[in-house]
Amino acid sequence: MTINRAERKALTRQKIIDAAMQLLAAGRGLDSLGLREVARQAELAAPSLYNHFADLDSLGLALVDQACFRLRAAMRQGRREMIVVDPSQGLRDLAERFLTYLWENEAEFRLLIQQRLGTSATIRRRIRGELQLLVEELADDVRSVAEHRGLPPLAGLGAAEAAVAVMFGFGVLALDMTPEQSRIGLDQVAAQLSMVFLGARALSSGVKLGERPAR
Amino acid sequence: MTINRAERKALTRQKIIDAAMQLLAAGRGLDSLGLREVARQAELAAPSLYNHFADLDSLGLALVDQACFRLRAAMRQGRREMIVVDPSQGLRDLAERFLTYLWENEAEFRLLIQQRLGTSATIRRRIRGELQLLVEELADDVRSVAEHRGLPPLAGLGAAEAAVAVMFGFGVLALDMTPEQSRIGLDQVAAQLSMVFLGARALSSGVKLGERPAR
DNA sequence: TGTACATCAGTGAACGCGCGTTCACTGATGTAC
DNA sequence: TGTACATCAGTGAACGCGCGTTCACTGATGTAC
Repeated sequence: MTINRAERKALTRQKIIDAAMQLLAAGRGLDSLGLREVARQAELAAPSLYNHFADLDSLGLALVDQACFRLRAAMRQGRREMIVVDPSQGLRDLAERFLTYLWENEAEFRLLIQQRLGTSATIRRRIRGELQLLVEELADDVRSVAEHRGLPPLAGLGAAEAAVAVMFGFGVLALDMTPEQSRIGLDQVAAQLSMVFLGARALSSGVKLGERPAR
Repeated sequence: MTINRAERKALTRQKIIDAAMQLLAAGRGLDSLGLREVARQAELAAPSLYNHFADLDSLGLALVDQACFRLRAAMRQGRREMIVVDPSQGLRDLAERFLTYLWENEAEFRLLIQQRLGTSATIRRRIRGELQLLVEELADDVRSVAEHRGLPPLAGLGAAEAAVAVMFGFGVLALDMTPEQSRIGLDQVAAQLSMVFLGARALSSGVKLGERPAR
């Protein structure tokens, strides 16, 4: 295992990113991270960071990039595992997977949610784009499940958008929950996801809100 | 208009809060606000702030309190105006009202959303509680509309929670939208709210996700 | 393979700066008589 | 009403501190011959 200069540099770069992420995991916000603080955590001299990042904003962007990458990777992985026996069970699985991701990547999720409204327009756009992809991929899944079961199509994109909003809203609360609280929350969020997709189908079928339900 | 010392002090206090809010409106995050910076904006000497707030955290809490107060006030006001001719129109009104609030209180909304995941557990709890109240009030409205129209009851609390998540999710995106984009978004979010409540009713009626729709 | 030179990640010292906080002080407002 | 004293919001100066950044330097790694 001999490593050359470029590889060593890449390792150091990752060490810096990891150090910053550790600080975020400790509850710090991206905006209040200091260069020297990150350097200290990474066990490097402060000026060394300039060999890897032009400034703190670049480091911030790198952190966000990593967080985006991992979120989508987790969801993609989840999608591969999704063998839909029963759609409502599928939604429960989805929520469960999301909760697992959340527990394992708390700091990154918080980073994404916070920076979605952060100072840097670049970062905001990056996150927004990434979440939009998430929504579209979920919409694809929904569409293909509907086809597979011979169900009529529905307004998948809007439903997926609502579903992601519901999940993320739950995620934000879940970060402050005990494990048992979040298990209870899981049932609730699964029910809410069902509402969204049931409602999307009803809406596509022309059911109006004011009418008495058909059954 | 003679004002005594206590009143003058209250005015200064508000001047400080306003100054801080202006900085937030300029895109700054609460975590990166500085005491001297706020003092400068408020046209006060830095030490003066100590006469009103023990530290920056206290000021932060005051800001969050004000934001919570205004959000609920806006929604309460909206609820009073809600004369439901047609439920789906009612939901559109709700979304529209929310968008109006958003435009007029951008900085406060951003503050609430960001600090919902912020460093201070006190602030997080405060915001969570406030949003929970919002959800419950919406659930009450939904319940009373259902009763009034002779519709069967539905899982109102879960639906309201999902609805608020959808609205806030939209709100976060709307902050970066042009007026016309957000008008388009308004239709989408209204549709998504309909999905949620339609789905809640279907769910209460025992409809399952995998089944073919009843009509 | 050995040698001479180039590259460049990482360092320690130093810089100027704005920060949060303290302190003694000012002077307008309020209170007691 | 007038006077003497108390209160206290706001101030300017000063403190020590950690910040981001620059710079010349080191020494291990890579390259050319």
